[in-house]
Amino acid sequence: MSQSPTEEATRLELAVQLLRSRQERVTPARLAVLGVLDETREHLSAEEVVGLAAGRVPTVHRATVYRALATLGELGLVAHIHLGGSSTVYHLTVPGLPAAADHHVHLQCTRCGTVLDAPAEVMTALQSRLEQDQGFRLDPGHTALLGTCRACRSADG
Amino acid sequence: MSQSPTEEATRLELAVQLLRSRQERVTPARLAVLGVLDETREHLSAEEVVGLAAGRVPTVHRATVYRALATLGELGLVAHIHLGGSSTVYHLTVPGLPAAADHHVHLQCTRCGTVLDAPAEVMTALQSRLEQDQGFRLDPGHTALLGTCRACRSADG
DNA sequence: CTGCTTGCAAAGTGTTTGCAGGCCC
DNA sequence: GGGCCTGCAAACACTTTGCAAGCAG
Repeated sequence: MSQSPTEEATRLELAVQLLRSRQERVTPARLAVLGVLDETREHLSAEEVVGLAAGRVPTVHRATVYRALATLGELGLVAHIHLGGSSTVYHLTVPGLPAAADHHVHLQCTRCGTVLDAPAEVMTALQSRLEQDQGFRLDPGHTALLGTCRACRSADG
Repeated sequence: MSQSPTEEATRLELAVQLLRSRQERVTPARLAVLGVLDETREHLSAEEVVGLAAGRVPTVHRATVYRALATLGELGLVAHIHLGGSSTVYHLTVPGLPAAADHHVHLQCTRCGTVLDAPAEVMTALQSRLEQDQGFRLDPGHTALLGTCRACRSADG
């Protein structure tokens, strides 16, 4: 999974550094949330983060996790993606790196719910087009694109 | 707005025809929902439909509207769009016409919430690319694209 | 110490479901 | 009439908020 273990170990520390530099408090709850997100390659729903964070800090409360996710989001440490319907999933962002580099676009099948990944670059043409035409700066990874996956297409026609 | 008033008047009737042809019952509640959507160029949230439908049929219940929207959706008379966050908006679809023809893509600003329209064709390249590469059939109008609008960009930097 | 963060519980949204009665066909 | 559709109320999932106590800095 990881090519340099050191880098892995540093992600959390980087986050903590950034918290301190912004005069934000480093609390067990926030560390738990960051730790949970750091250990997953997946994108987790708020409720999943609640569950996993509880595994680390049993006293951590649902509301606290939501507040932590909001705060960390404002600080740019955590980002979220809107999937179809009302589900939102969260993931860690690496402050140093350009967002586009490690981001991919999410494709969600409206029939089976599966989420596929597509390289971020499939959106670049659209992105510049929208920016030129309407002055709209598209955030490519912020929403999942909806449609039908191959499996469901062949199953249904 | 409309080139032939007759066509306008017929939209509802077309919907009713289709309901009957599918052996679906034509009830006051369903007519109210269809009528509300027919009279608006806007896309309405379920709750807005509830409010407006109540203006026509005061006894209509919230749950009934949700059920009607679901049923009409399955029949292809109504479509919905996922905006950012958890909001979903509904609109009438014209059974006869190719969906792409009168559909546009929605761009929602994550700062001010405004929804802009873009021509459907901005998505065509992406659409065929995804279909070729991953076998994923993109439904271009089903999700709003998120980003920052011109006004908010200049306000914020 | 100071006051940002937390835990708790309760309220808020937006949507869904079980059931008995009502109305479309 | 038969059975789908409706109204009602309650349940539901997810998220937010007010408040007092707790802990980071």
